Amino acid sequence: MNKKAKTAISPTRTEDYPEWYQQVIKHADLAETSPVRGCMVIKPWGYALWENMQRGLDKMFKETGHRNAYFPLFIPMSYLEKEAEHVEGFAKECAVVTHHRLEPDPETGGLRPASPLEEPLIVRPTSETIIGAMYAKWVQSYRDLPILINQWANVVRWEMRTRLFLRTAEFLWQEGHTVHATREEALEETYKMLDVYADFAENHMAVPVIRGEKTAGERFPGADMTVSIEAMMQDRKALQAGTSHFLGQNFAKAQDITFQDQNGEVAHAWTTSWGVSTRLIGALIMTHADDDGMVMPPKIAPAHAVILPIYRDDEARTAVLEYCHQLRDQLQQQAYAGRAVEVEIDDRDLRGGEKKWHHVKRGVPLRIEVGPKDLAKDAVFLARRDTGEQSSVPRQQLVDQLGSMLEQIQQSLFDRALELRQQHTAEISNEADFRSYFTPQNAQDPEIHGGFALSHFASEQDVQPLLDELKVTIRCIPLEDNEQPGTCFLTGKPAEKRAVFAKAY
RNA sequence: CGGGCUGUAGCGCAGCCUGGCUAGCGCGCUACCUUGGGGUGGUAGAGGUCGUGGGUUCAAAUCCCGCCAGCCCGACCA
Repeated sequence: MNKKAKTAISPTRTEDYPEWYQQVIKHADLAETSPVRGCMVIKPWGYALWENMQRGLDKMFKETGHRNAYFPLFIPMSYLEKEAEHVEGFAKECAVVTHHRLEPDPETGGLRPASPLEEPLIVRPTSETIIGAMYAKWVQSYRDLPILINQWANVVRWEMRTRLFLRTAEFLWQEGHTVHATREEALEETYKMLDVYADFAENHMAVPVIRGEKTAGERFPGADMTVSIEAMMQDRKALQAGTSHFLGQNFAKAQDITFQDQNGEVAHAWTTSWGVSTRLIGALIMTHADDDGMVMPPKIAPAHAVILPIYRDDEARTAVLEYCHQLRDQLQQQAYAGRAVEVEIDDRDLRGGEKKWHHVKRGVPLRIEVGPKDLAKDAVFLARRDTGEQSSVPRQQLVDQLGSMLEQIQQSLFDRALELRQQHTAEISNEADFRSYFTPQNAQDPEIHGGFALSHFASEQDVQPLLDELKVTIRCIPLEDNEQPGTCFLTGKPAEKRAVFAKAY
């Protein structure tokens, strides 16, 4: 390398945002593409992040009364056919299993499928149908309700165009599936789980989100109502980070989920489903990472801090390493956000600079450098990943203030992301403004446009042609701060609510 | 599924148009030296059925045909 790059990641966000995203994932060692089309390998550092997300969410699911269970990966093809809209929504992207054996192929010398299945199986793209089939058996009486079950699983959707974490053919997620006796209770569940997602995104991931309802065109296939959380990425595009669906009685009717109520009458149950996926990791990257790589919010970071021992000779090495291990033990006795602080020591035989950048790019919140000079002062050299601030800090002070420092980082990441969203959100009330808002100011850099537009609209059909033209979508109709009626920005027709319009992933 | 492009070392590429010695370069990797609060510099080295099958030719990474795979642009999407 002849010249030292100014940033660890090249290109930078402003130079080429999509490429920057790929490079961050690569340099942070989160995941990589696999030989299997559209499927990713999640590497240990990325998977540890996912495990922390799982842990946080799972706790919240349990606290709201849910239990985990597991249902089959394969779904008989006929199950998918039961709910008309559901078929239409997923049929185009299903992986289908048609055989159950391989045999030698004399023509190619390789293998070929043999023994066709009587009924093809699909690899679950989502589990409403298989879980519903079980629920139909489990639900007899109002006393069996509600059923509140979640499953952690992988699903497959054969997408045309894939991007690591954001859209992969196979992805990891959780899907909650609940059954209720009344419409009101199912609706309450739908909103409750949306709140859980919003809480998790904002308070654990430091990703500010807008909670809102999807329009009919953007709804989950087969749902009566879909609500979602939407986040703004640093290129000002929107990312749907989680969805919760009120399925009404659609699936109950299609799958015969019925029960006898207290009056002895048979009624169809009301169901919900809700999910978040490894896409959250994409949201995390595009919210917090910078031109030097990943930035992990402390609450879900696989390690809170990394200690880098610095020494020249064996004598110093012994002393420095011992000091580092003691420091780690001391730090790990601290707790942050209900979890013991996790500290890594990187004593690999590599040059200091190389190690430093490795951890910068991985996004470890705190970097602690310890060399002979520090030993002499009983202090460490401390650097914050989010701000880049660095200074010498007495050891005891670091130990005492570790928790509050991590909290500061967590909070400042959230504040920074919220500020970006607020700066790039505008209330727009006429077509001309709307058009210019979504037209890139710089033709060479089409990623940069206005951001989120808050606009009244009366009818999805009316605005759709314009949205198609500008490649803008209706993200959601926000649930909060949305009481003022107005007129549609395009047609002038009266409209009750504003919607968030944005370009989206 | 339509339109465009690309398959040469682990990664990124040059060579192909105009066929010709042992197929090159950068990064990475290995060893040794050097350096040491910052991604150092040097020396030596390992590593390739040129995607695949056929054809043309004295001779094919290079020309021709088929096939396969991947990427990009559309339609589709957590």
